[in-house]
Amino acid sequence: MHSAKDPSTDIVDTVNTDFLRTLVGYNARRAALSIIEVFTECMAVHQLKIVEFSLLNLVAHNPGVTSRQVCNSLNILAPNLVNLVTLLEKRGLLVRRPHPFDGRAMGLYLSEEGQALNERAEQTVSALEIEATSSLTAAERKTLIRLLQKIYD
Amino acid sequence: MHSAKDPSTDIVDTVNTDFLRTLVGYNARRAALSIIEVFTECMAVHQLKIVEFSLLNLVAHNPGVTSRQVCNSLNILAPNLVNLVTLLEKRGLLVRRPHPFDGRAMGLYLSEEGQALNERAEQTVSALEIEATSSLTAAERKTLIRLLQKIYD
DNA sequence: TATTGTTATACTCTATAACTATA
DNA sequence: TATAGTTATAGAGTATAACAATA
Repeated sequence: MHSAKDPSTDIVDTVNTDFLRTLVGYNARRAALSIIEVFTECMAVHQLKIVEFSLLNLVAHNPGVTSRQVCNSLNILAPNLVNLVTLLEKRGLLVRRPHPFDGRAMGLYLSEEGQALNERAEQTVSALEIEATSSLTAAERKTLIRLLQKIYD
Repeated sequence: MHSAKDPSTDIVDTVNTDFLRTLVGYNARRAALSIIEVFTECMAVHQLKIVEFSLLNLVAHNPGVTSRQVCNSLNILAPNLVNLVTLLEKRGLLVRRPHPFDGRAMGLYLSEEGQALNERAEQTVSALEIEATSSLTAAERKTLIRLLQKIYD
């Protein structure tokens, strides 16, 4: 290995990334980006960004969920959620309704179109999940998810 | 479950994220963000962003590596690498030197200070790696990394 | 003609401060 | 006094197009 004071020149044949590859964070990020790339394309068919699908899906399974609860669940900051909700509402997929007894809060609900879209998107996502992780066996996929959840739960 | 045409109001006690949690991409992203948060703090001690550490570390282990090779290895776009390299060069950590026989390319090298900083940062990172994944056994960590690499390799 | 590095720039994502109305 | 939702805005990260020098 040469220092800067030793002005020789080297040619790197294949790049060595051994150290970075010993890090869970590095590998998790690389894997996430790899999968997200595939998901982004396929969600575009439904005209949904990934975060929009997450929101749609969360509301589908939690009718009446508040913005604050969505923010906590998806790790989104409140100001950044507003436009997402507004956009889905304008598309007629989602509605805001006053919370039953907390005058500050709004409950989120899907319209029938929203529910229909979510069901279609869920099917796409489930199929895609298998494809995007086709290098894993079913058992490996299960193990991987369990270990990842141990980290962030 | 209520539709938008059925204007009732619901209260969500605990948010159900079961569907999203069946997805490798969702879990990988959540885990990556969780770890990156810890790493960002600890790298700040060395005044390094995570991507800057990745660059420093890659050059440390691959003296003479070209910008293009770095871009391919770290999945960075060329225009976005330029400022990173320039910044580390201004800090006296890294130097650009002409490629031995390709007049277009520049080889990247670390100065002695750059090497020293990388060694200190590697120690921090290695210690941090254990801490950030303390919920995993050594065997689980090894399995997790192997499975993640199967996805993006 | 294709590639490396670069510049300029646009777009998206994320983060912060401050406001309102309600609790 | 604190919280939910909102607005405006700033900052970071990521992307595309075009150029000069070299292959």
